Amino acid sequence: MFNPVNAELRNGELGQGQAPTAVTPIVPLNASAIKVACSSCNLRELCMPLGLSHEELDRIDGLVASRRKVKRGASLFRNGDKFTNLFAIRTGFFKTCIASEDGRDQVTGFQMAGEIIGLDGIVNDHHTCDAVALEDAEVCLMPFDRIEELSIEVHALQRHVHKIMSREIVREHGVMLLLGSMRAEERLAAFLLNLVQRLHARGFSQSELVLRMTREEIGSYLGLKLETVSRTFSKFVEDGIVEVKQRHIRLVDTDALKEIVNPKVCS
Amino acid sequence: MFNPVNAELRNGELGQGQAPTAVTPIVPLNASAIKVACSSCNLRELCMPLGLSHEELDRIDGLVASRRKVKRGASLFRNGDKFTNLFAIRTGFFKTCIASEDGRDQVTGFQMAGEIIGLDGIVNDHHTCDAVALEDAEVCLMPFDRIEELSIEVHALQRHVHKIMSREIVREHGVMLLLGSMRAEERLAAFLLNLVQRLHARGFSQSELVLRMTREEIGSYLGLKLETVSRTFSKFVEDGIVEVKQRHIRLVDTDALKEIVNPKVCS
DNA sequence: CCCGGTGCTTGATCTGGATCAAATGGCAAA
DNA sequence: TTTGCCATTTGATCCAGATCAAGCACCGGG
Repeated sequence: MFNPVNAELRNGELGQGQAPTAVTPIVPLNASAIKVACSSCNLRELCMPLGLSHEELDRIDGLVASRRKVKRGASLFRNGDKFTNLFAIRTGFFKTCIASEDGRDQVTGFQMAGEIIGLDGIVNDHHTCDAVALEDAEVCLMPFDRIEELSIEVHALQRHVHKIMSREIVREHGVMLLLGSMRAEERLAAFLLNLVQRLHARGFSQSELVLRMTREEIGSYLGLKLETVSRTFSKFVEDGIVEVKQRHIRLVDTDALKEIVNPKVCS
Repeated sequence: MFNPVNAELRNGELGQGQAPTAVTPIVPLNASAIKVACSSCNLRELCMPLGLSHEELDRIDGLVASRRKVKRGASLFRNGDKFTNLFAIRTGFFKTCIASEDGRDQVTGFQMAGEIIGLDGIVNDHHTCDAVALEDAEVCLMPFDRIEELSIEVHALQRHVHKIMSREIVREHGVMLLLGSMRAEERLAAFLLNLVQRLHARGFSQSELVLRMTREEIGSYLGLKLETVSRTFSKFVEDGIVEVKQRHIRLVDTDALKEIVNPKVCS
């Protein structure tokens, strides 16, 4: 039986000493601003543009107005809330979801440390989805008007904001492909591969992960019922592709998962 | 039998004299730039920010480098193409679609006059989907680096670009809800209502439209097979909700369509 | 320690939409 | 006009995943 090692790691945090390997110039600490300084944050490579000059870094440090803790199960923002901030996740794990007027509910994404949420609020100055913490979390508040002001001076920041939004659009295209044309096994395989890839970029294992969400939330995201998610996990276990113990997952045969998502044509 | 009147109208163009009713300041024409001047374009309220000063309008006129005609069935850009421009649709009708490595194909959206396409290309400097004209079309090319430069000077443009991208993100949330949790009838009803609403904003009828795409393309967008799309149209016709003659559609009972998308709770 | 609740698994059955198949109709090219 | 090609409709059948139902495992609180 699969006995998860090291399962105490919280996905939302960076693994020890395995920060992404970008070349980071050593920057003099601004002692007075250490509390919320992006320049001294180990997630900076994920949230912020790379290759900033010292001067630009100093300016960027003015971006984060404050931080906020969000308890597991609490909302960071809700549909209808006034939009003023983008949020950079420091620790923890979120889901975003929308609800139609009748009670239907759709999870539109899961977000982890270093990712930015709140982009949905820009267009109409209020949010159109809920962001709910799936574990105790902390976020950086970045007032959007300050982002827009700073973008005028720091060109790399403007570029970065555009890329983040474009990335979200492309990600959603991928979800549309998944929801529109994949079968249950393909959806779950794609989901697991995506999660583990993002976790690995944060210094975690390539083959082990702890799900922060319920089967029902996975199902909502993937357009499946929770029973189908559960059955599909069971099938993967039978086939020796993954090991499952509660929410601890180990990918035993990553290639098989990739093959499920993207069947190769036999030559 | 439903006999479409006025069917010669092309959806991609604005209807006569029914431009959106925003208050538009009268602006002196810049005669030398009339060929590609946004300031004299009747789609400006759709593509560009409102409430620009004369000076800002002059600058905006420098945004559109040139125009390009795209024949029906031809691609404006394809997956893998280098990204340099955003495109504003002047006339015509497009679909965007992505393909997975195995042949699967997913239509991610349909775009009409006044809408902006190409946002997917920003994040990786190359496009990740195909944009195909569903009828002869003309687009304005807006070099993205010029957009970024101008955004620094014209604050309203920066804001506008952010809103356009956010709007696309929110739109895709809606598609995810549709694909993830709606039944075939709900999907088709939502699709028709969305199309007719966008056409109406361009001065067309609230109840009549001409589909520019095949049943198969509708199906791909909605995550259904073309036979299901056809059957669902037939069911709507039987129920007296719409009239269908080829690609000419008349919405006979819009409220019924809304009711299908969003069932009211009976009191 | 027990207890209650929530999340998960598994089985049995049902069904909406997919698939396979065939016929029809409109349109463009010859 | 005829011919051939698509796009579309419609019918018959099938099946992946939904639904309904029961039981189990874990976890937090008393």
